[in-house]
Amino acid sequence: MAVSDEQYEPQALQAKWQARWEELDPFRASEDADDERPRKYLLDMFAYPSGDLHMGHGEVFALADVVARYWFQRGYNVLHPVGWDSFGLPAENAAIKHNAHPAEWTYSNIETQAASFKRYAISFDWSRRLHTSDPEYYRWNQWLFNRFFERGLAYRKGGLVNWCPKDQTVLANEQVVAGRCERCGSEVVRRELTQWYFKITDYADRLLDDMAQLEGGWPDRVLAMQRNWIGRSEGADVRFEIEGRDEPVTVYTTRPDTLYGATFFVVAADAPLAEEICAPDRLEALEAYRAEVAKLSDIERLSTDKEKTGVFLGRHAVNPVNGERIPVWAADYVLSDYGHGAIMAVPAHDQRDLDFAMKFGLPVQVVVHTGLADPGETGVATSGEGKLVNSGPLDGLSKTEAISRIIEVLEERGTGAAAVNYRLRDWLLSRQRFWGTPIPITHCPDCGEVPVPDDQLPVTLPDMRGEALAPKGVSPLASATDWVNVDCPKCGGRALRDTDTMDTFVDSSWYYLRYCSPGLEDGPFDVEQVRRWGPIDQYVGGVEHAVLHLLYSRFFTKVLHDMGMVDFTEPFVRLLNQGQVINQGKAMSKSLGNGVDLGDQIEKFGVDAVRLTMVFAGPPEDDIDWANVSPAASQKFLARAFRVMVEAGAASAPGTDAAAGDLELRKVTHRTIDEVTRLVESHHFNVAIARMMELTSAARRAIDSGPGAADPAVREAAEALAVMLSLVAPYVAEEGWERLGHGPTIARAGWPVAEPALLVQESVTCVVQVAGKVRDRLEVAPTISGTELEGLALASEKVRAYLDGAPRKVIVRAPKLVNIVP
RNA sequence: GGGGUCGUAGCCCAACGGCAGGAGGCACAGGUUUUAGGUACCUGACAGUGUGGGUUCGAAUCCCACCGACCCCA
Repeated sequence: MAVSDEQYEPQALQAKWQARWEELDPFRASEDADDERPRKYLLDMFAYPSGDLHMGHGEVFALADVVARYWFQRGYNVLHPVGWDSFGLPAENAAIKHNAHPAEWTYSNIETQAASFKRYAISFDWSRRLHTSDPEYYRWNQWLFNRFFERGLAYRKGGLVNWCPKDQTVLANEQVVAGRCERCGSEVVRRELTQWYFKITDYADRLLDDMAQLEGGWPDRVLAMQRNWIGRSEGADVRFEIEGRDEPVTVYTTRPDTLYGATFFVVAADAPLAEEICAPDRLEALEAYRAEVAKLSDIERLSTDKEKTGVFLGRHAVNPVNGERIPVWAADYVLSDYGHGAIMAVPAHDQRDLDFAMKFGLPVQVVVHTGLADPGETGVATSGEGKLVNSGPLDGLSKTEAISRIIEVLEERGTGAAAVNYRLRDWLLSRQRFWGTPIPITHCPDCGEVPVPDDQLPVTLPDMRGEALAPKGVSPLASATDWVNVDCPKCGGRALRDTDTMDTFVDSSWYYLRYCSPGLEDGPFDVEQVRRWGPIDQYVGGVEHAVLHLLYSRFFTKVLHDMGMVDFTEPFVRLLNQGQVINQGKAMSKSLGNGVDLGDQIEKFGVDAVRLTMVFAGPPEDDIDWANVSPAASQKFLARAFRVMVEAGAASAPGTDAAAGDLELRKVTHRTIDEVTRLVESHHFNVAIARMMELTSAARRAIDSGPGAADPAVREAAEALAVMLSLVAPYVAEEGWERLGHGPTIARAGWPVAEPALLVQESVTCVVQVAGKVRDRLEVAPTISGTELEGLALASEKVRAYLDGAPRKVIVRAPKLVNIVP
């Protein structure tokens, strides 16, 4: 046994090679238009600088790096940039706590993470590094805001908004998860405020339709989530006259076919419409009810289990098709921002309406005959298909027929029309916090909202620190008097700056474009460079952004497309969502005390072993339970592979003719290359590593009990192994590559190519089944004909034992299988 | 309630509709080396694919129902 004296010492290799790589800088993307190499743009969702890198980062970046390094090896001109999503609340909170400036915390964390990324050996092009909190970056947020403003896509309006009481700022709908702040978990309350919005709803249909481009490239569940979030539904707007009120009220319904079954009318209690409609003698009751509703959290209001509440408004609405008078109620189960904030209630066929009707003794009128028991008696609404009944001209029609018929009727009479409704709301982008991009608007008493002219951008943040940043319900910027008071860019008169900052999701909506020309001073990005690099070939990041960043970024891309600045309409061709790193079945958390520190793991096992563990643990989209994986085992494997490389390197010289080597090992090597290539491209990284393990074992056997370390096939195997392994374990691969007699860097060694002749097997095992059960195995040539194989199978003694005479049918799948049906 | 993803050895996981003599790994047991432990090398045992139907010559794989887990929307 030729065990090497060489020990695998990961820390020593890291120290040695990190310094060398820094000099070699092998991962620079070439901007050269004459560079003929095909391009790949690979991107990992950039990091938020909250302290050092954690286990989650360790996973995403290790996975994305496999893909990036693979394309480098394949000789592509690869763009794999790095940056930081460096605006945001935690910096501000830290600044308040330590009486510091948010930039101090932010940039110090960025330096820590940058050093960790370098140690972690991610193949970044460091020359393109960006930080969204740099004025050179956020200036272009403001420039883009101005473009959106010009196009009517950025606007200010008053209305009920989501307010996080802990963070003291408003939130976008997407940032409210089940009634709680997506960031801090506090229960969100509703407040009436005037805020800035991006008109993402104008793009609802395109956001939906363009998903066709993403089918196959994005995980289905993310597409489903976005579809759900946009929530397009088709139905009708129906106008109801309200007795004692001049203006009719329009409701949106997805079930206009059930219009004859509307037995009451409900207005969202918190909508202004409620008091407009309310009869004078019922106002007091409405106010009392509203006070009660205000006490409830959104979580309570949204609960389906909650008993229905409401108050009669003393008015009646008139059903436009049958003239029936139906009472108007206010209730909290109708949301003020769904449709028009009012609904027609059809208790027979909608469970919520039925619950309400039962509670308040309102009539239930069945209009769809489903064959199920009367909802008025069972308390179970029937929402299924059936023939219409009690519905005048609709009687006997199916649901679909009735919907088109009733829409015709409504349109003829001018009391309604077909309508489309979306769940998607406009993107609320203003925030009452400091550490973000100032909104470049000046409020002038005479001119109104005046954008800061492009040539005066950026509007930089004033120098504020510590206590001055404490949340107080309005933006801290409001107290920076010198900063706030400015001359109106239009009339020169006294005016005030807008004091809100932008949602940090604005920063991340277009950062991928900035990477194409990160230093550009006369625009957000170089249109020509983006045309060459874009769109992103492979994006890697967490599924938590399914309806946040990913939706916003798609929206921005479409707007920029309409502005003629990008020639594609979808930013991310393929998306990979990695799972979470958990521990003992649970998310890591301080309170559970089950946290695992990435730095500690690297100290113990080395970068390569940690990266290998992340990639080998299972399919990339599955969670990794750190309690179920073994970085120690990864380290052992790397040591095994290292010894093979060292021993092969010591026994033969580079350039040896592999053709003279051991054929069996050569076949294993080439089969492995072939499979690993396919497995990496299809993102089956864990299986690719299993194949590398097999190759390592085969090489080991060849050295110990086969042709020996000096055999050219051993060198061939070791070299292929080094390059394939370099995607995951760059340090050990680089050292092995050097021991094999090659100069640095292995990162550009070139991907091995499988020789087709060595993939051909001399014989294959053909399974012979009788009635689906394996009864014999035959060694046959891979090129055997179907007829010949059938003859061999039928001639088999083992097979004949199961046959009484002529088979009914023989299925032949040469050369691997014959199935005989007796 | 609606939609989605997923159930394979003690555990993590493989398997174009075609051999589960499981690919790989962890843990376990044994052997060789070793003063011993560890390392290294070799060997072994362990499941029949959540349940029930269907399609098919053939189903872990496709379809339906149910059970269970997770995610999204109500």
